[in-house]
Amino acid sequence: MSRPQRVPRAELRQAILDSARGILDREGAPGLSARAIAREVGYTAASIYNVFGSMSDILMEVNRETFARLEQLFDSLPEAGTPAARLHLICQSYISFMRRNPALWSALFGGMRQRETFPAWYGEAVRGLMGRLTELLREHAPDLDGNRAMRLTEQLYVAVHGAVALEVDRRLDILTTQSAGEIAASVLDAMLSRLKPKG
Amino acid sequence: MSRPQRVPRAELRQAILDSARGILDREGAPGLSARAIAREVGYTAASIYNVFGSMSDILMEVNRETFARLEQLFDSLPEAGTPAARLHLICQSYISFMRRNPALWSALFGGMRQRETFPAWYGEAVRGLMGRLTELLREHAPDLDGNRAMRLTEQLYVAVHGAVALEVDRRLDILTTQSAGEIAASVLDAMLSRLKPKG
DNA sequence: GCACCTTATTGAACGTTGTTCACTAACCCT
DNA sequence: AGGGTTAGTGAACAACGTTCAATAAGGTGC
Repeated sequence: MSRPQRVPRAELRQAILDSARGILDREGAPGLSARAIAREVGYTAASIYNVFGSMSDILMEVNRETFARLEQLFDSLPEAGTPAARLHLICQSYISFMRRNPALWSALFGGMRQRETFPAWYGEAVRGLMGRLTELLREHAPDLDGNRAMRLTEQLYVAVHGAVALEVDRRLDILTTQSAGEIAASVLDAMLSRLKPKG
Repeated sequence: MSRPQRVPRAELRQAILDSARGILDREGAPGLSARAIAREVGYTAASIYNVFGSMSDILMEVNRETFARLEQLFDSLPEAGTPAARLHLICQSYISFMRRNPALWSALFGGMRQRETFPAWYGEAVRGLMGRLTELLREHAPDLDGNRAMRLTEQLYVAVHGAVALEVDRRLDILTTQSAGEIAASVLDAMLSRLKPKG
């Protein structure tokens, strides 16, 4: 193997992450391997381990980027309309993003097998996403207790997670003819209708 | 390797499945391998392939048994109480079963990586489980259209799936301090309250 | 009871995977 | 130019699912 040019560490690091994301996009999780990444960035598999401690670490960094993209996505949504409508829009955007990037999503939550502990920023990232939903929920029902709004948000997120998890793995159609989007919309409606009777 | 006694095919087949289920129980999905099963049943890995076409086929048969156990579980529940109470009970039993058998559950829905098509009986098994819920839903709200009841059931199942999927992989606590049971109960309540206002 | 045939079982192999490690080549600094 | 530090490599390990030619055992026909 001809040795590649020496390159700043940070650059190689990013090249590895870009390659990993690309492979996930193109071939899905099963195609992602240390050797595959190495081939793409022009190094050998062992070199990957000079930059990252493990394959799982690479996935985690990809996930960090995915969370950032999701936050961007949420923030780029139009701020017009009723809070309920905006909640629906966020849910559909989330689902649509995951549909477009199934492997990225699998990495997010189905990632590495039973990993002992998740990094702290993981929870913060999800809470960051959910915070936007909680805000809208309280806007929709102003007299809603903050803690209860958070719990409702979490329930919504978990329910949507179920739909996306099944759809991404092409298992949703075993259960139902409904799409993840339809399911999410219905669950959200059920929750909202309870807060504001006859909204 | 000393050759084992010749044994009726069906017996070996069942021994393999029992061993597979046992390994899943004891060591979880990562411990399940052709060689591990072979070691337990006193054969070599190659022999497993005289009985089953692939590891995935073995998992599928384990799943068939798991579905059967779930149906039994549902049918063994007391038939007393309001339909709403019985719906809650079924959900909690489902969750509790999955909590006790996390690896069996992972095999059910997280099983083998992107399997092209699922066997036909898979959908039937899930529909069988959901049918019991749909019945109760219609009992709870007698003037509920059959098709709509089915769609609601599917939404409920998917939402509960989300909670269990996260909890089984120890990821639920990243999102929330609520348990899968609490989330399922809340979602179910939200659905029910919509059907029978002030029920 | 012996030979034959069929079937079950095996060991070894292939190609993968993540990961480690001693070695070496490239760069930086004096 | 020479020495030291770092980065990259090839080869190896243990595991995985899976395949296959060779072999041992069982049942059958004579």
